[in-house]
Amino acid sequence: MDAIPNSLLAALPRKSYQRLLPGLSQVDLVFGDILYDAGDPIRDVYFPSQSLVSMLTVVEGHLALEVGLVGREGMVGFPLALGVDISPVRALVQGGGPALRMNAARFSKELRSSPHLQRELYRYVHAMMAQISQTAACNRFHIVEARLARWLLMTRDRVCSTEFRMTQEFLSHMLGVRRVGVTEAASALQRQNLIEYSRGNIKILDELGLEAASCSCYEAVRDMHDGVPRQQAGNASVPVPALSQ
Amino acid sequence: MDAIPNSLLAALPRKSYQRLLPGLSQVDLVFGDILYDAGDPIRDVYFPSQSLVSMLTVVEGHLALEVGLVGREGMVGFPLALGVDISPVRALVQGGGPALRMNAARFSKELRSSPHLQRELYRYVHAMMAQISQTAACNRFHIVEARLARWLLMTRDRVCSTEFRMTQEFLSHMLGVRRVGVTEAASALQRQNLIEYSRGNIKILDELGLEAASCSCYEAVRDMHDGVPRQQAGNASVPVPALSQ
DNA sequence: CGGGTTCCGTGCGCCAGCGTACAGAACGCC
DNA sequence: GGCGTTCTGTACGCTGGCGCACGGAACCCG
Repeated sequence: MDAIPNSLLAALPRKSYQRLLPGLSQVDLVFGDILYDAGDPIRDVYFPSQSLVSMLTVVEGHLALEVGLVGREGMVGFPLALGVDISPVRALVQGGGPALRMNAARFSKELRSSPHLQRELYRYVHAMMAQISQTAACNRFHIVEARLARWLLMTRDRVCSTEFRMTQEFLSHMLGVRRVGVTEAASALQRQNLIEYSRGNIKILDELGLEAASCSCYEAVRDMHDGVPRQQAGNASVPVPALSQ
Repeated sequence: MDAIPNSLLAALPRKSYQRLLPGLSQVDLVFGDILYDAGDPIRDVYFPSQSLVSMLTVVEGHLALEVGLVGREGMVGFPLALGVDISPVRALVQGGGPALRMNAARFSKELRSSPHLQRELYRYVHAMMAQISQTAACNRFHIVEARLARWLLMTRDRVCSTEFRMTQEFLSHMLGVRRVGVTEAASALQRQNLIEYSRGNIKILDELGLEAASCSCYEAVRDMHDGVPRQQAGNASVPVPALSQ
């Protein structure tokens, strides 16, 4: 096992990684499975390699809504890194495939004894917060077509492929809209020759075009995960907030 | 200084708190000030006591949108706790008043040497994530009237008062809607005798009624901060996700 | 007391997305 | 080849919120 298939793990020093290895087991996540629902205890953490997991907020009387997406760049179960063992969201396998799994208790133990792991995870948690914040605004302001485009691009980044299986029904749950809404948005994108799809097979034809059709939130979120701050400061002269007293 | 005015600090063991004290200075946050904007470095952290700070996601071409609210129960600048010193969101003083401030460098140092502080902060960060996730769904699914009601209640909880100053213009920025939208929602609530307002003075008349008018997100978020999981598990028999391999 | 400023209310046309219902198209399988 | 199932496309009335514009009301201040 030379090429470490998960970026979080890959970013660890070789020694820290070696120590984790015995606790990790290879599993195959199955499309549609719920790793845990909102309110459930987190029994295991997962480091996806070729798989994809959605974090969904469940609101009574409505469709679920995706607030975050975890792929090879992250970990499912990050509340554990914050000392919380109950998940506030649903974790749904959205693209089946291999992942590395570790028991929750063991993970907590390893975390305590590995500053490197802590460091990586905290940065990741921060990126997730930023992603969720951005998604919140995106859901509020942008039309379905742009959000769909963004979603397809984010998925592409995480599975490293321009083709994947995904019905419109399923997509509607991710975006929190009607299935028909997805149909309309998807046909619009197809008419522009940006994507192609049929019966659950989606293929991205024109990646740059799709980026143009997506909202700015896509780049914003991507840059976060790259560690690049969204709006960089060449200005050392940031205005100091006026504070009396 | 016997009564510690901030819950995060109050939850620390006496000794840990004593060690922080010399680094804390009392400041008065001024309504409308931006403590830092999206992309700015975090120079200081703030523990509000009677003040209130909004975290806003800024999306180009749109109004800002509030994703989180920090009052006496929390801290402004939590990315620092995760080892990130750039804020992904705007921090806007939304209710002027006293807060305790600490220099960023000093805070990071204190954090490293205080497991208790770490523990409290991580739990708080988790609660914030849950709050943001819930807000994301709320913004997507619920009508302005309910969201306004929720917002008033959350503010009440954080300033511990049923009366505060807040123009509709300002509220519209929090909720990410037109000012007129706020007018309509607010008059509706007033017609039901739940609130009373005039020229920036808002008074909650009927707290229970307002809770009824708000969406379920209010209770969901409140319970998170109380540390009570939203959907409790008397069920030890949580279905184990089916994992092949 | 008169004039500017801030804050709130109303009206109107417009549109994205909703809920619902139904029809066609592609596939799997016996 | 025929049948059920799954997936996708179209249609229609409805509504919450938008953008804009203007009128009025309360307050401040010289």
